[in-house]
Amino acid sequence: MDDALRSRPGYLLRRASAAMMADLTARLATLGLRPTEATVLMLIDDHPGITQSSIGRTLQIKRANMAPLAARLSDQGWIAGRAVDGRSTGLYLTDAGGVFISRVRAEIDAHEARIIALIPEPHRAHLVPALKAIWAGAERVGEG
Amino acid sequence: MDDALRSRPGYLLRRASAAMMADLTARLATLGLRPTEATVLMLIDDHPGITQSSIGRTLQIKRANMAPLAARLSDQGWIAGRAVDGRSTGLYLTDAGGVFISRVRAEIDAHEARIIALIPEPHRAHLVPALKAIWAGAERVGEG
DNA sequence: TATTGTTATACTCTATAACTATA
DNA sequence: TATAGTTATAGAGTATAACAATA
Repeated sequence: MDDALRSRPGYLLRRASAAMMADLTARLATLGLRPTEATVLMLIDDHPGITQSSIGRTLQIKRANMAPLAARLSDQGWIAGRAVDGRSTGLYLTDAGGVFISRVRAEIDAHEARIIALIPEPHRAHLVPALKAIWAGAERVGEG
Repeated sequence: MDDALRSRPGYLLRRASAAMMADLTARLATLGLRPTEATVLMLIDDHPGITQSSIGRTLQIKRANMAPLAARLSDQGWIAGRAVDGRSTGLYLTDAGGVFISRVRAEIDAHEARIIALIPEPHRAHLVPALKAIWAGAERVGEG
């Protein structure tokens, strides 16, 4: 209905992101995970022993919100912690989590592949560099 | 820190969108508006007499959420309604709203221009078509 | 002093359900 | 029977403040 909106990059960014988040949320719901939880699991898999604070800095999640998120993954049996020192806890996948993560990665890979497939070939290679530049530019101004 | 994440289109889409939303939110806060309210104002300006339901369908906002949103814009004095029939109300900008909208458009135009400027020139022309394709593809599966 | 983890809390966005009135 | 508008409510996501324990 509204061509003015449908060609604005900002609005399109919002809508495309929301649409893809809905796709990812639906896929991960079959595994009992939310998108952020799945991303955290993958990060722990890639960086065994990482702390809550470090995850939060990497994924831009506040410490206060990491606590219940990690607790939920722990309750589900996918992660466990071992004390690094008196105040930090290194997080690791449990044995069950190590098996589970491959299903998580499969869902996310399918999701990412779908995004790529939706883009007409001439534009395909340009999306990632364009989005990286937008994100990087915002970081530069917004947070230093 | 995490290169695996930083080259995934899905994750980048999320982060780029969140970063740009933060930029837009900050700009519009100076006018006392939230992003959705500004978009609704522009839509009413482009389509005088449009109803709440029609706005909701265009912008993918639920009827239940349109009611307080329209009430807030009305309380601020930017819009007013005239009955179309017994159940529908056409929305229009007030005189004050008609003056105000140019400031809203200026903020949004600056925001959109900033996004474009952040993208390196070789990739610039590809973002809008790529995002359109992603959004359209999602619509086809998710709701069509 | 700064950092880690935690709890409590609040605000926004988005969603469903249920209702009234009207077409 | 379907649509427009409204209210109440609930779930996520994200934010700050304050605290204890530790570096």
